[in-house]
Order: sequence, then C-alpha cells, then structure tokens
Amino acid sequence: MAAHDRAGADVARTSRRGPTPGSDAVSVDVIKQEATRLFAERTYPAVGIRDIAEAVGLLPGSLYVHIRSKDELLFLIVRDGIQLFLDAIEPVAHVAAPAGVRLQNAMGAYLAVAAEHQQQTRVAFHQWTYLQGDQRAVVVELRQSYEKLFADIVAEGVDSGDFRRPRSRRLAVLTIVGALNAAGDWFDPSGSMSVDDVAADLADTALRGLCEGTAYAQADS
Amino acid sequence: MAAHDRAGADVARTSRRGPTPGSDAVSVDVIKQEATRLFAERTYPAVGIRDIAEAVGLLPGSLYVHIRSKDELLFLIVRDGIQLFLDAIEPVAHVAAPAGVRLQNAMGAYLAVAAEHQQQTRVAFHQWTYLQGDQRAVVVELRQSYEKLFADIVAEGVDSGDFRRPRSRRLAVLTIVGALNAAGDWFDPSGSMSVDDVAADLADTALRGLCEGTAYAQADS
DNA sequence: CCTACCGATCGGTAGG
DNA sequence: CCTACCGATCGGTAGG
Repeated sequence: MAAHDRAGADVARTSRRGPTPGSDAVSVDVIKQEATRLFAERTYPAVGIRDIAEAVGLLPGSLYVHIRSKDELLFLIVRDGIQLFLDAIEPVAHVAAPAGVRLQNAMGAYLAVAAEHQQQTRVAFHQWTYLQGDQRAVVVELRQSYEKLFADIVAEGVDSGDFRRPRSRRLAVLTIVGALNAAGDWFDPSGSMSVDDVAADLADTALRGLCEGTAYAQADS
Repeated sequence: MAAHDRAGADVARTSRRGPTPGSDAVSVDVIKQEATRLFAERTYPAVGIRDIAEAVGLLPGSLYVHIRSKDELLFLIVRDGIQLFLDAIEPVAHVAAPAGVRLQNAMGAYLAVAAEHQQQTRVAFHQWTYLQGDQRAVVVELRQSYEKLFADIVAEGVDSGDFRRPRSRRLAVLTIVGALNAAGDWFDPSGSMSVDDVAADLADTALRGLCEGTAYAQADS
C-alpha cells in the first residue's frame, strides 16, 4: 500500500517536471518561448529566473543546464526577433517597383511579422536596452540594418521624384518607423481589422496624409 | 587638533547630506527629479531605492521621510508627466481653426513638452505599465484624455471635409499618436533641428503624406 | 535535472 | 535624517 502510493507519486512527479524517459526533455526553445511571454508581459528586470523555471516546469537551478545566463536568454530573443523582420522585409523592399508600392509592401511585411510574433516583437523593440557590451552592439547593428531598409526606400522615392522632398529624410524615416512600431504594439490580430486592412491604412497615412485632395499641398506650394 | 579635525568633518558631513540648519532639507521635488532621471536611464525595476538615495545624498532609509514608497514615486512622475501634455495641448486643440492647423499646433505643443521634459516623457509614456491598482487606473484615464484630444481633431477634420475619410478613424489617431510618441523618444533638443522644424515635418507627413503631388491619390480615387 | 545552498541585493521599518 | 536591521528575493553554482 505504502509502496504503491510511492510509485504513483513518483510517476506523477516524473510526468509533471522530470525529463520523461522516452519523451523530449525541456528544450532551449521552450525556455525561450516562455521567457518571451514573461518578458513581454512584465519586462526583463521584473521577471525572475524562478518565474521562467516555473513556467517550463523546472526548478530554478536546472534552467542552467540549458542556458548560460538570464541575459543570454534576452539576447537570443531580441536578436532572433529583429532577424524575423529583416528576413520578411528585405525581399519586398528590394523588388523592382515604385517606392510607394515598396513602402506599402514593407509595411505589410512588418505588420505580418508583428501580428504573428507579437510578444517577441515587443521584447525585441523595447527591451534590447537592457543588453550591454557585445550583445548590445550586435543588436544595435541589426536595428540599423532594419532602419536602413526604410531609409533606402525613402531615399530612392525622393530621388526618382515619386516622393516629395521632405525637410529631413532621416526624420521622415523615423516617423514612418515610429508609426509602424507603435502599430506593432497596439495591433490586435484577433480584432476586426486584418493585417492587410491595417497595412493599407498605414500606407495611406504615410503616403497621402490625412488631408482631402490637395488642400494642404496647395497652401505649401 | 583632533577637535579641529572633528569639527571640520562634521561641517563637511552636514553640508554634504544632512538637513543643514537654516537651509532647505532635501525635498520631495529633488527626489522626484533624480528618480525621473534614473528611471528614464535604466527603467523603474532596474533602479533601486539605494540608487535614488545616493543621487540625492541621503541614506536609503531616510528617503522614507519624504516618500511613502517606491511605486508612489513612479506614480507621481507618470501622472504629472501626462498632465504636462494635457495642459499644453488642450488650449491649442480647442481653438477655432481648421483641423489641419489644430493638428499641426497640437503636434508642436507635444514636441515642445517632450523636448523640455525629455526624461519625464519617457517615463510617463513607457513605464506607467509598472503601476497597478488605483494608480494604474488613474493613469489609464489620463492617457485616454490625451488620446481623445487627437481623436477629436481627426473626427472634426473628417466631418468638416478637411480630412479625407480614413478606413478607420481610430487607426489614424493611433498612427499619429504613435509617430508623435516615437518622435519624443528620438528628438534631440541639442541637435540641428528645432522643435518647430520637427513639428512642421511631422505635420507634413501626417497631413500630406510622402507622395509627390496627387500621384498616389489618383491611383486610389 | 534535483538538492541544497551561496553572497548580494531588494524595498522597507523601529527606534532614536 | 541616521543607525541598524528585517525578511524576501535575486542570479547563479557545486555536487550528485
């Protein structure tokens, strides 16, 4: 009876948090996934190594079988997160098409990734600031590549005459990227608007602005 | 000699961190000011009560003569920060003028505050998420008032025919507010562009968009 | 992957 | 406003 209870307890215990023999142990990917969720909900410094361990069903110390440190976990999430955007936007940014079309498609590609990886996007674009040293340097470089995709489209649009000449090209790029990043924050994939709807509306605002017809443009030219 | 040294040490000690008799003791405002700087640089959870104490020249425990808790400090910074924007934007948002003019002026008012209170702006718009309960509820309400200022301008612009009818008014507002908040983050008051320059460029993008002439508008209508 | 634990630091308080 | 300290929690490790 006592032996029977013990055996039952051991089975429950093993299936709850042990590396079940024959099935997969907790992997780095699962840890990254849970850490992404927790960082997105509460931010990196507010999430403890114990919160992550509990989420994946391990004891705190056991996490270090899979990861080197808490900050390496953040680094991987941020780096891979930005890379998702580079991989999605690069193809549509470089096709042979008018700058307006390419900008609209780049915005759509951004939103598609942001909608599919909402939590990782939040961590990647807001929480890279907690990284230091080499990790931070790598991320800063990736961020610059990301901004350059949009900067190139704007520059080519201005040079080809498709776009008006803004007072500051850099500022125009920061405005677009800022609006886009903000959209990634509030966009709700389960809401009434699809990714394409939102992308179309964002592109409208970026390309045409809010003014009806040429009312505002006339006042300036 | 020993007595002399002691007296000198006491004077230095008093002037360094004591409540110097006859002069002002460390005030809540100084603590708020230093906490604002530290929160903006490293974020709320990453800043310890000991960091704040050191910045104002007190020992950690002595802070609690002036403040109730660390989270109350954050609350005050965030609440007063958002209020700065409400106070600055409300007057220009409600004057009798075309929606385009009012939007441009509201953007200028936002940027003026963001430039003058850069650190508090960062804390107010990014770190209110660390607040909970009643404090968070108060802040959420203030944020809604802030967004409503822009929502009203857009709604009135659309109704009067000054603005084209966007696919989603709410989305247009979020886009504008998002671009504005982003500008508050990267705007450098010591840079080459003035507040007015940046406001004019932002308003251009919001009202006219990037496209030259009616090229993009024609394709749509 | 767990047990058992490390030193450091956290926000905050009692008593003067 | 300081002295002296509280219990709790932090990221991380040695040894099995």
